[in-house]
Amino acid sequence: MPGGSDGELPSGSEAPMPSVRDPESLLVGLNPQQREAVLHAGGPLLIVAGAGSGKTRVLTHRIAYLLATRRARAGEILAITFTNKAAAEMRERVEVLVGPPARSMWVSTFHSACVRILRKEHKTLGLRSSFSIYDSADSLKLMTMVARELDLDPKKYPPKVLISKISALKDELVDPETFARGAGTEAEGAGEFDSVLAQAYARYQARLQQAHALDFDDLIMTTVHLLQAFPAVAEHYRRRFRHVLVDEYQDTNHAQYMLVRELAGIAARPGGVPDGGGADSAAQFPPGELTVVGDADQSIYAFRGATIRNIVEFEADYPNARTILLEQNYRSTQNILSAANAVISRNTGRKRKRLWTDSGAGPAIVGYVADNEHEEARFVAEEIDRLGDSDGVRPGDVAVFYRANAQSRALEEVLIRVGLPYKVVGGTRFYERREVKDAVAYLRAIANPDDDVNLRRILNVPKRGLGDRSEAMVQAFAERERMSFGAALERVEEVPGLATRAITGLRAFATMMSDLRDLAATGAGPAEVLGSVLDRTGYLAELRASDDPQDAARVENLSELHAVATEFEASEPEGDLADFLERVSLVADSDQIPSADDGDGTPKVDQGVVTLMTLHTAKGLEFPVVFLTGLEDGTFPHIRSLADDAQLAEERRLAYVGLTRARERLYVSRAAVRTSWGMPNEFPASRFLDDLPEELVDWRRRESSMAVLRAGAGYGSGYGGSAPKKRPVPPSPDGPKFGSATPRPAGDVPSLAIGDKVTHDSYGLGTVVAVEGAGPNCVAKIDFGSDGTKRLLLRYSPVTKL
DNA sequence: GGTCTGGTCAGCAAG
DNA sequence: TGACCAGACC
Repeated sequence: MPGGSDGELPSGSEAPMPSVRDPESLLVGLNPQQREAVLHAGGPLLIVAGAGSGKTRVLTHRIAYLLATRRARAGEILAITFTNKAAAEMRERVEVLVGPPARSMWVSTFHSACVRILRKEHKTLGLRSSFSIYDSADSLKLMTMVARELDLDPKKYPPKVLISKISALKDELVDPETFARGAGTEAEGAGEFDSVLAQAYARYQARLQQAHALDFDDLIMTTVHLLQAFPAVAEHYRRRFRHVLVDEYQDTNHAQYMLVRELAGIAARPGGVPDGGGADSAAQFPPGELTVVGDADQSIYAFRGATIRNIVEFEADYPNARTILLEQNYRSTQNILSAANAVISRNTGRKRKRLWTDSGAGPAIVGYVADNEHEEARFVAEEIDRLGDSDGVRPGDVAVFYRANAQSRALEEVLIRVGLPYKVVGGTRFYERREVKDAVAYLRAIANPDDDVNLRRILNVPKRGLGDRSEAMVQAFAERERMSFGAALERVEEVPGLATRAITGLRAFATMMSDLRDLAATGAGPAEVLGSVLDRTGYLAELRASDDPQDAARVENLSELHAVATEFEASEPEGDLADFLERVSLVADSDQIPSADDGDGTPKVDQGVVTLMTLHTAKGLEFPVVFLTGLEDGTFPHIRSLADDAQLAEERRLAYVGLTRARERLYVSRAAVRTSWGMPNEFPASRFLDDLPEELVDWRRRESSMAVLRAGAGYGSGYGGSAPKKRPVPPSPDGPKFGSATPRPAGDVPSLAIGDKVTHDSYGLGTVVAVEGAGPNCVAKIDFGSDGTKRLLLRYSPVTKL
C-alpha cells in the first residue's frame, strides 16, 4: 500500500498545488452524459459505459468533483477495481486532478481493500496479523494434502476439481457449515460427491485456519462475513467510506456484490430483508453514495464467478438508482464500431446500446481466409510489414489477439522468422516462477511459523535429505498432537520412528528457520531477510554452481526479487516482512516487474514491439491496429461453448471486446485447417464473421484452397492467366508460402446472371442458380448437375461464361 | 531418496 | 504436439 496512508482522515497535508480546484474546470470537455455522471448526487448511480466511452475519465473526474465541491473528503472515498493496474492508473489520474490529498483515498483492488480491513480487524477474527495469503497454487497444494488425509481416490475426487468447487462456493459466500447442511439434505445420487466435498471443504478450511492462512476467495468472503457478524465493525467502515465507487461492475461475483452492499451501507437485501443489526445504526446516518461503472456487453468472466445479473439488475437492487448511458466512443472509427455493434446486437436480452463516434468511417475492416494457421500467421506478419512501409505503422502499434494461448505458437514462429519484434503478454508470471515461489515461501514460513503449505514446500529445497518419509512422520505427529507442522518441527526429538539422520536434518532446518525468524524480529528489513535466506539455505549457491542456462535466469529472477524488496524498504520505511508479503501476495502483474530476460539490449529507437495476447487479456486495452485471428467455429467461439447459449453469448461478448480494442485498423482472419492437440482439424468460418456487415469488410481472400478445390477449381488463374490449373494442397508448415490463391484482377471476374451457362475447369458444364454480391466479391451458386450445386467466389474460381 | 518414463490432459484468468 | 505429474525403478 503505497504511502501507508492507513490513517482515518486525511491529514492536512501541505499541498503546494491547489488541492481544491475550481469544480467547473472539471467539467470542461465532457459530453452531456459524462457531465451528468460527474454531477450526479444522492442515490446510487450506474454508469453504463460502452467500450472506449471515457469511463475512467468520468470516474476520476467524478471523484475530483466530489472533492472540489467539498461534498467529500479524500479519506471518505473508496474506489474499487479488479486489477492493480487499473487501481494505479486511477490513483494517478485523480492525483493529477486534485494533488496530494488523493493519497488518503483508498483506491485499490477488491482483494487489497479486504486485506487492509482484515489486517486491521485480525484480532476480531482470531488471526495473527501476519496471516498468510495463499495463492491458487498454495490452495491446491493444501487441498492435495487434505484429500490424501481423507484418503480420497484422486481419480474420483481430483484435488483440482475439489478446490475449484470450493472456490465457487466461496464466491457465493457459502461457508463449510452451510454447505454441509445443504449437502446433507441433498437427494442421494448426486449427494455422494457433495458429501465428500463438504468433508473436504470443512477440513480444508480448518487447515487454513490452523495455518493462519486465507486463500484468495477467503479474502472477500471473510470480509463480508466479518461485516455481517460485527455490526460495529461494519458501521465503522460505513461511516468512513461515504463514497464507494466500483469499476468493471459487470465482473463482480456474488461475494463482491455483497461486499459492496455492506460497505455502501445499503441495508435492504434483495427480497427486502433488513440487514440484521446494521439497520439500527444505519438510521443514524444516511447511507453512503454508491457509483458503479460497467458494461454488460463486456462481461467475459462468468467462468470465474462473475455474474452479469449484478449489473443488469442494478436498478432492481437499488430502487432509487439512476442510470446514465455513455455511448459516444472516443477510440475507434465508425466502421469498427458498426462491426462491433452488429456482432453484439445478436445477443438476446441485452439492453440496447449503440456505440457511435464523430470521427469518421475510417478504413474498411480487412478479412482474410488462410489455409492453415501458419498461412494465417504469415498473412499477419506480411501485413504488419506492409503497414509499416505504406503507413508508418510501428510494431508497437499492433496487437494480435487469439482465443487460446496455444494459438500464439504459430504466430511466434512466423514473427521470429521474419524478424518482427514481439512480446507475448501473459505467460508465466513472475511470482509464479519456481525460484521466486520458493524464496517467497521461505519468507512466508518465517513470518508465519504455522504456514504449513509454505513450510513444507521448502522443507527439502534445496535438497537436504528430508524426503517424503520424514515429512510424513512429522505430519503424523503434528496431527496427533493437534498442532501445526511448524510447531511439530520444534519437537522433532519426540517424533516417533525418525532415523537419527532425519532428526539431525530436521533439527538443523528448524534451527535455521528460527535464526531467520530472530533476524526478522530484530528489525531486519525484507531485503535483508531475503538475502539471508538465499545465503544460509544455499539456494543461491546451488543455482550459481549450475551450468544450466535456466538456472542463470533463475539467479536473475531472485536478484530481481531482492531488488523489489529493497525498493519496498525505501518506499515504506515502516514496512515489515508481513507488509512486504502482503504486497507480494496481491501483486501478480507480470509486467509490474521489468523482465530481466532482454538479452538483446536496446530496443530499436522505440519502435515498440508487436503485442500478442488472448482476447481476455486484451480487455481494457487499445491499439491502432488489431488483428483478430482464429475466427473459426470451434476455435472462436470455443468448441466447448458451442452447445450452450449462455456460453455462446459470452463468446460473443468476447468478440465484442476484441473488436472494440481497435482504433483505426481492424483485421479479421481465420484458418480453414488448424492443428490442435497434434491433429489437423478443419474448422468452418466463425459465426461472428457472418455477423459482420458485408459492406464493412474488404476480403483479401475469401476462401481456402481446400474449399476452392472442393468446389472443383484449381487455384485461381493467376494474373497472367497462365497459372497451372490445379496444384496439390500445399503440405503446409514448410510448403510454399506465397500466393496459394492469387485472385484475378477485378476486371476479370465474369459477370453472371441467373440462368447463365458456364464451364468450370473441373466440374464442367453448369447453370447459374443464384448470384450474391457484385464485382470482385461476387459469389455465384452454380448447379453442376451430378457434381452438385456449388457456391463459388468468382474471383478465385476458374469459371467461364458461355 | 533421486531419476526416469509413461500416461494424461489440453479454455479464458485477476488477486 | 508438448508439458506436467505420478508411480516405477535404480
